Formats: sequence, C-alpha cells, structure tokens
Amino acid sequence: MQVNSVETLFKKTLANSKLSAKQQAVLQVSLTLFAEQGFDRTSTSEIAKAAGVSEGTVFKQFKTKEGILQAIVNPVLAHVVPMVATEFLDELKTNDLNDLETFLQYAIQDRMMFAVENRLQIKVFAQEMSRNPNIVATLSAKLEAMVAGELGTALQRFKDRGELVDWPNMRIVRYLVGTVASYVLPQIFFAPTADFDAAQASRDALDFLMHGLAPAK
Amino acid sequence: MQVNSVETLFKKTLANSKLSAKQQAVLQVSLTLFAEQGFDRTSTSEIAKAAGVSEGTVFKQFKTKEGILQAIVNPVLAHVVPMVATEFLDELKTNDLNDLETFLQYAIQDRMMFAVENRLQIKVFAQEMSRNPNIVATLSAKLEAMVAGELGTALQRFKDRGELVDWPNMRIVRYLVGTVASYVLPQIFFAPTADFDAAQASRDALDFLMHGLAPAK
Amino acid sequence: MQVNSVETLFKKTLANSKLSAKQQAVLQVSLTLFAEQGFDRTSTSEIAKAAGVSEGTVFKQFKTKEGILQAIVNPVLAHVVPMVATEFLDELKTNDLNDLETFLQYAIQDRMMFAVENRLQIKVFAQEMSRNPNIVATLSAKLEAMVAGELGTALQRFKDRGELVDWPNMRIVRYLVGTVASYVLPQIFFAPTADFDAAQASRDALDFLMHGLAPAK
Amino acid sequence: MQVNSVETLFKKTLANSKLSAKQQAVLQVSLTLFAEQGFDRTSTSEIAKAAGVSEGTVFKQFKTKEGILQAIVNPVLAHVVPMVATEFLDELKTNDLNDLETFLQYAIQDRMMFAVENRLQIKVFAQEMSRNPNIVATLSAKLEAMVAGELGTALQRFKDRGELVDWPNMRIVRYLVGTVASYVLPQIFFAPTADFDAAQASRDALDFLMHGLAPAK
DNA sequence: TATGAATGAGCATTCATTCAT
DNA sequence: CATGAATGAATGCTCATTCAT
Repeated sequence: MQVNSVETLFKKTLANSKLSAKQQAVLQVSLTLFAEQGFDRTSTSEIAKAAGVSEGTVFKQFKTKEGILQAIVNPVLAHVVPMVATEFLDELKTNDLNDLETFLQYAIQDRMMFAVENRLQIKVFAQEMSRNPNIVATLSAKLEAMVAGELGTALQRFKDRGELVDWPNMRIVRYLVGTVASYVLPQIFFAPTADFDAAQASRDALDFLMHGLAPAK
Repeated sequence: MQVNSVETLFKKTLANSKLSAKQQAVLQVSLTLFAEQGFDRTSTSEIAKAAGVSEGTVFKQFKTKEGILQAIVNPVLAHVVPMVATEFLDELKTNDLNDLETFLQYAIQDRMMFAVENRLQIKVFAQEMSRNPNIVATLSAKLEAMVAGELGTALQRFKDRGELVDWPNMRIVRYLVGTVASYVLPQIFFAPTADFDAAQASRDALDFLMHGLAPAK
Repeated sequence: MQVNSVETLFKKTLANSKLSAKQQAVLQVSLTLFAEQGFDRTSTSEIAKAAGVSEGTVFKQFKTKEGILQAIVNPVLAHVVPMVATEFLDELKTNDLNDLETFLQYAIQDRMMFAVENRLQIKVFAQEMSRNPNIVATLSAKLEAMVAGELGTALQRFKDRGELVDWPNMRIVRYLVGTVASYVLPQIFFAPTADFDAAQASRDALDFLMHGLAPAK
Repeated sequence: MQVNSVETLFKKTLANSKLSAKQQAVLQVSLTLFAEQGFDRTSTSEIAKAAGVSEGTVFKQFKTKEGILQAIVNPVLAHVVPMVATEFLDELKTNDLNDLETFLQYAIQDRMMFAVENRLQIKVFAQEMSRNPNIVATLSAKLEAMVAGELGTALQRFKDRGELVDWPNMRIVRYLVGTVASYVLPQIFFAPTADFDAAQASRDALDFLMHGLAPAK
C-alpha cells in the first residue's frame, strides 16, 4: 500500500502554477515551518532565510504573512485535496473490495497510513481550520460531495446486501472517521510514539467497526 | 444533569492557593484570553490590562509568559482534573447505573455536555498539549489510573455479566472517547454550530457503541 | 479672462521632449500624485501603477525618485514658467491697460485666478522649494529678470506719470505678491474654501494696493 | 524688544505636564527634527537616538509616530499659542502705543522678530496645517477671537480717531499679516538669508501699510 | 526600450521582560 | 507586594533601486 504524500502533491501543484521558483520555495518552506513550529511562531525572516530569498521577495508576492498561508491553503483545497480524494476512491474501486470487511480493512489502513505519513501537513491545516471557518466549510462540502457520490454508492451497496446498518451515510462516515482518528490524532498532535503499529491499529479498528456498523438483526 | 465548570473549579483552586487576589486575577483572565485568541496571540500587556494590574505584577510572580501558562496548567492538572474525574466517577456510582446501556447513556451524555460546556478551556489545554509532552504524559497517567481503578472495575463487571466485549479496557475507552469526540471535537475546534443537539448525539453514539462493544457471540 | 493651466502646458512641454509615451506618463502622474499626497508619501510603485508602466521603467530613465521630481521641475522651470510669464506679460500689453488702476486690476485678478486654478501644482513647487534652494534661486532670477525687463518698464511708466510711489520695483512687487498671496495662500495650502470669491478678493486687494502704492504727496 | 521663544514656552508647558523627563525629551527633539527635516523624513529611531531613549519608550507613550506630532501640536495650540497671543497683546497695551504709526511700528517689528526667531517651529506647524484642517480651524478661531477682542478694540480706536481706514478688522489684519509675511515667509520656508534686516523690513512694511490703511479722504 | 522579479536596508510598531521606586 | 516607565530585540512590512531577460 502506497499513500499520497501531500508534500509531493503540493510541490506538483506549485510547479503548475505561474509562481517563480523562489516563490514556490517560499511556500514549500513555509508549509514545513508552519507544521514544525506553528504559524505564529514562524517569522517571515525565518521563512525568507530558509527559502534562500530576501524578505522583500516574500512580501512582494504574498503581501502579508497571512497571505502566505492562504497561498498554501487555497491550492491545497483546490487541487491537492481533490487529487487525494480521487486517488483514494480509485484505489477503493480498483482493489476488488467486494465485501464490507475487505472494503473497510483497506480503507481504514489506507487512511491511517495517509494520516501518519502526512502528520505535519494535517497539523497545519487543523490549526488553520480552528481560525478560518472557510476551510471548514470547503472541506465539509467536499466530504459531503464524496458521501453523496461514489462513497455513498459503495456504502449503499453494502446496505442493500445486508452487510451494513441502515443509517445515514454521514453518520456512518462519522464513526469511521472518529474511530480512525482515535488512533491517529494522538500521533499527529501529541507525542508521535515510535512504536505506533498501524497494521494492528487497523485490525482493531476494523473489528470494532464491523460490530458497530453491522445491521440490526 | 449538571456538569462541572472548569472555570469555576479553577477559581476555587486559586482561592485556596497562596496567590494574592491580583495574581489570581492574572491567571483567570489569562485562561480566558488564551482560550479566545490562543497563547501566542495574547500579549502580556493585554493580560495586565484585562486583569486590572500593572505589567510588572504579571511578571513579579510568574517570571515569564510561559510561566503564566504553567501556573494555569499545573493546578488544573493537580486539582481540577482530579476533581472532575472524581465527580464523574461518583455520579456514575450514585446514579444506579446497573446495566451497560444505562451506564453508557449516562456517561456519554455527561461527558458530551462537559465537553461542550468547557469548550474554551479544553481548547487551551489541547493546544498546549501539542507542544508540551509533559501534559500529555500526566493526563495519560491519570487516565490509566482511572481505567485501572474504579472505571476498570465497572467495565469488568459488565464484561463478567456478558454485556461488554472482552477487550482491554484501554481499547474500550479509546472507542468510547473516540466516538464522543467525533461529535464534540468539531464543536470545540471548528464552527460551534448553534444547532448542536447533544441529546440526539448521545443517543446515536450510544446506539453505535452498544453494537460495537457488544460481546462476540 | 482665461488663465494658463500648468498641467496643460507641462503636457505640451513633454510632448516636445524626446521622452517615450510611457515616460511622459510617469511624469504626468507623478506631478498629480506628488500634488495630492506629497513627494514623500508617494511611492514609486504607486507611480508605476498609476502610469501603467512597470517599476523598472520608472527608474530606467529617471534613475532615482528624486530624478523624477527633477524631470518635472526642470522643464517646468525651463519652459512652463517662461511661457506663463510671457503670456502674462503679453496679456498685460495687449489689454490696453493704460492707467495703474486698470493695470493692477487686471494683473491681480489674473494672477489670483492663475493661483487658484493651479493650486496643486503650486503646492508641489512650494514644497520642493523648501528643500531645494536651486529652485528658489532659479525662480528668483526669473522674477528679477521680469522686474528688470518689461514689468519694470511698465512700473516705471506709472512712476513717471505720478501714479505710483517711487520705490524700488522689487519692493513694489513684494507688496503686490504679498497682498495677492494673503488671499490665495490659504486657499492653496489650507482648506480650499468653496466660497472663495476671487472677483471680490481682487477688488479688495486692488483698493488696498492703490492706497498703499500711491505716490507720496 | 524681546520676543517669546516657542521652544522655551513649549518646554515650560511640557514641564507642567505629567510626562516623564524622557518623554518630554522625545517631544522636544521631535519638534526640532520635524522642523529640520520634515515629519516624513524623520524616523522614529532617529528620534529615539536623539532623545537618548529606547525605541520602545517612544511608542509606549505616544502609540504612533503621528501620535508624537499630536502630542506636540495639541499642547502648543492649547497653551503656547494663547501665551504668545496674550504676551503680544499685553506688550501692545503696556508700551503706550497711542497713535497708529507707533502701534503698527511696534506690532510689525515684534511679529517679524517673532517669526524669524521661531522659524523652525512655524515651519512644523505650517506643514502640519496643510494636512490637518483641525489646526487651521483652531488657529482661525483664536485669531478671530483676538480680532473680536482686544485687538479689535485697538483698531476701532484708531478708526474712530480717523487714523485708520474703516474696513472690517479681519480685512485690515489680512493686509498686516500678508505684508509681514511677504518678508518673513521666504526666510522661513526658503533660503534663510543671513543678511535679512528685520529693522529695515519693519520700517518698509510700516511705510507701505500706513499708506494702504490710511482712511479715505 | 521595457519588464517585473528580486533585493536588502530601513521603517513603524510590538512584545516580553526588567528594575527603581 | 505592586507599580509603570523603560528597554531593545524582533516583527511584519515597505520602499527605492537593480538587473537579467
């Protein structure tokens, strides 16, 4: 199993933008620094130095420090998030996941690895979401589109087959996400313990969810 | 159902300390300001003004801005958290919660209300936890003590009666917390939607958990 | 009565220069912006944007921001000021101003209207004069040439006829200018009051000057 | 003849304020620097260095650079200007100036010396007036009060005795000020020529004004 | 000739912290 | 214990100017 690297996808997105190499560097190092130290604890001179550009260059393009964050957040929302979502859905389709258990096993492990792999980037976004409701709204809309679309179709098929409880899809997704998050959020936000066993965690989560989401008898 | 106010408990704890009234005021307004705007975006002069003290007073006792945070976090960890835990466990005992469903119903609703009620304070702590591993360790230890103690006893009783799946207590608690968190974390960190229906959320969560944590047949 | 527009004359002067259209645009918008906000409060990027040229273009020709000012001031001193002076003197000759009163009446009203009409441009020059002694020297020289030339001849004729006090011409001009300035300077530098009545002001000023400059009995 | 020093009066005013010695120093050197180089060309670090204080001190009290200017302008308008006006009027009364000529001679020479003496301070105020209409309004009101009060009374007495033309007092004052200004404004704003002969200028101005303001026969 | 990305010194301002009173 | 004036390093940002294309 091979999960996307948000950092890589972000770089690709930047490469397609009309930003100069130096300005791309600013955004790349900003993402890293914001992830490592937080937005408020990263100074613009630090960014300039790390990107190998002058302080003037940073502001010439992005106007304000907040503007740098926007210049990261917007393309991620517009391009990286959809790419990640599409690849995830594609993998679900490609991998011949016929019964719910196989489906969930794959999905859970995949997202768990994705979360761990992209810890720092998720942290930046989560922190920014707590101040910027627009991001929350955008991501919510994208999630709802997914649930109303392909993901919903898949869930419905499992319901029809009597493998999945007949709850609204958003409620089912809430428990899926919540359960996965109960494993990965501590890794992301608190001590990232070296001994985190994603495979075991996936099995455990699957076990729990297969019970919790089984159809009522 | 009547949940603790962390703010109130914190004030009581301060009242028992040997801090002067002015210094108590500093800590109280700091907690509020940190919650509202974040630690980094709150200046010490802002604290001084809001507390009605001079700028010197803020530092006389607490040495540094970080020291103010510690002077909040430490008593909360040392006194407020135990009081909250004790009251929670006491309520669980007092309320004649004999079967698992009744027990979980109460516990879930109680903690959900607690979380919503103390949103801002939880936010301060969560943010501080993401940079201070000590707090994580301390809270982890307290949680483990709970699970090893009274809470574990209660869970064991349900297991013995065949009402609860025979998983390690920490795993069970993880799913309990994760499921409740899937409802309250968005309220705490992102848009606190006015129409959040804690009662309905509690029923839904209970429903899910009762299935997920049912013993294997 | 129809007074010169410094702005128009300046444009004509530019049109005769070997400057490209873009560079002419730079000087034109610079004059306007300097007048509106002052030299120090006008940035070169602001000029570039307003002129519709790149930032590089601004400096390609004029080297420094101060150079832009010089490129405005010099042609104005070299061409616009002489044109204004010549036209003024020509009008004085053309209009059959035989006696002092008619002469002064015309001159005062004409210059008052000129000052009000070209308020902003005068302001730029006045501000620049207070830091650049060269302009003062140049303008002084031009004034002296006028007084030594045609204007002096006219004044002398009035003296010879016994209509004008026998003071040095520069002294007479000082009072003429000072009296007109006592009306127009407040308009130029402070609140430009909408209700300024140039005709009435001219009559009053004339009245006063006819007394003050009458020959001793 | 001994004219007020605005600088001295300003210092006295500051001494009566509740500003600390360092903050008074900030205002004093600011007044000087603003006069010498203009507001925009004076940096706050320059002010701090010249005042012998840290940059923080400058802003602790005055919040913004504009705030420094206000902290100079306001006390001058509130205290220095009235003191200057009062002293001027007192001197006019004390000096037994019975006929118009003696009166004007004294007044003209006194104000001319005052203007030359306080060149730099007048420059600061004039520059600030061209951006801040409030100052213009305040000074206008004070001038009108003077003209409606003691100064008006004096002028009326000369009118009654047939020594002074029967024009509105404001008009008479306009010519007085304008004529004096025609001598001193060039000194203040342009090259302050070393050879300026205030005594001679006063005599000339008096001569002109005595003619211009003589009553109609 | 014109462009516009890049520069880096400089600016106004903020901030946590100190210390004499 | 409390004050608040004073500090000076650091911050986000602007600006005139340069230079490769």
